[in-house]
Amino acid sequence: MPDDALQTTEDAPIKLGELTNGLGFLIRIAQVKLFENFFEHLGEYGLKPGEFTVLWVIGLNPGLRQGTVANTLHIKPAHMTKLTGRLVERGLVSRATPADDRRAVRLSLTPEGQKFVDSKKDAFLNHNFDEKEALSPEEAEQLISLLRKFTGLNACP
Amino acid sequence: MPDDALQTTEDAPIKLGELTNGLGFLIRIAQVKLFENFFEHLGEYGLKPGEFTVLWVIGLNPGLRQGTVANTLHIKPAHMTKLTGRLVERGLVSRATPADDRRAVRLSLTPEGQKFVDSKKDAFLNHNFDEKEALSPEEAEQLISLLRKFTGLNACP
DNA sequence: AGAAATTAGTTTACGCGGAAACTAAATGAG
DNA sequence: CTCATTTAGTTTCCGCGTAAACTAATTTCT
Repeated sequence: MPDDALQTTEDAPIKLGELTNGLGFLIRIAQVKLFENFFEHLGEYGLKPGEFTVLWVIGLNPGLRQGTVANTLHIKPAHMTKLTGRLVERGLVSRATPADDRRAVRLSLTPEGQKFVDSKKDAFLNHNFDEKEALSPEEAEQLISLLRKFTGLNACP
Repeated sequence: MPDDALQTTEDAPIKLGELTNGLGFLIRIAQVKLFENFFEHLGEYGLKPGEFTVLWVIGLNPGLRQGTVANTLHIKPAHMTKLTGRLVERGLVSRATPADDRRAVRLSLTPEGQKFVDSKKDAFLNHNFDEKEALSPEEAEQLISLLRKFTGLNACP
């Protein structure tokens, strides 16, 4: 009999103490929840959150340099190389070496990439809203606002 | 000349669009910030956030089963085995196989482990407060409260 | 101009965390 | 009691993300 409530092991009331006030801990748990939700809803498209985000940013800033994307999204250069490679292989992104600085790599969406972003945009950007079950719309707005302040993402055009 | 402001690549104003409203994105950025801060302040002790958390929970619930810790902290069993192994190797945790169920593993802090938790407790649990530069104390409290609600961690003894 | 230093990105090697397969112990059906 | 099933952890294997070393292009210094 398949039981989806995996109440494994014992049931003693675990004490977490002040841990539940730890921002780091809470963020990690929230992260896990969002990750699960992402794959449940958007996993079918075969892209991971970071890949989708990169696609989105390239779409908004065509010809952006790879390193700039990496800095902006806090992705390490080494990882960025691989991530870009995956998107190129899927035919969603194209690389270009500009003549004025031949070390650089500039990224753009291919027509397919653009089409993909256009069609999946809403599912991607609004997928969080499904997730805020536990929060009222106002609370959700507040949470986002506080996080934006915490991360220093208020000064953005 | 060492320059700590790594304003690499170009300086065009990158558009992020609705991304800055994305809970998933914000959580990730916050995660990165907290991670950096953790290692900056607590890295010297040679423990990672998850390890410290496990130590803390075992300290509060001596003799807890390994699987219960894993479930509670959303750590996968396979990983839990390795993580516990590391803590045992460092002499902070001891494993015990109870007679009533010899498949289980029960965890406790060694005296050293207890001493470690006692002495580092404040640095660990309050290290977030250094981090809330951008937020007023009230905002920080609010953020934590909202996250606790979002993650469903209100019903905890 | 030519050597030294910086900068952009890639390659290599490695540790962490996870899925799947596996071992061992406890429970259940006949 | 014996065989099948379930449960607790472990082991194996793999991909992701990172640090460190490396290549190539650009800039700076003299």
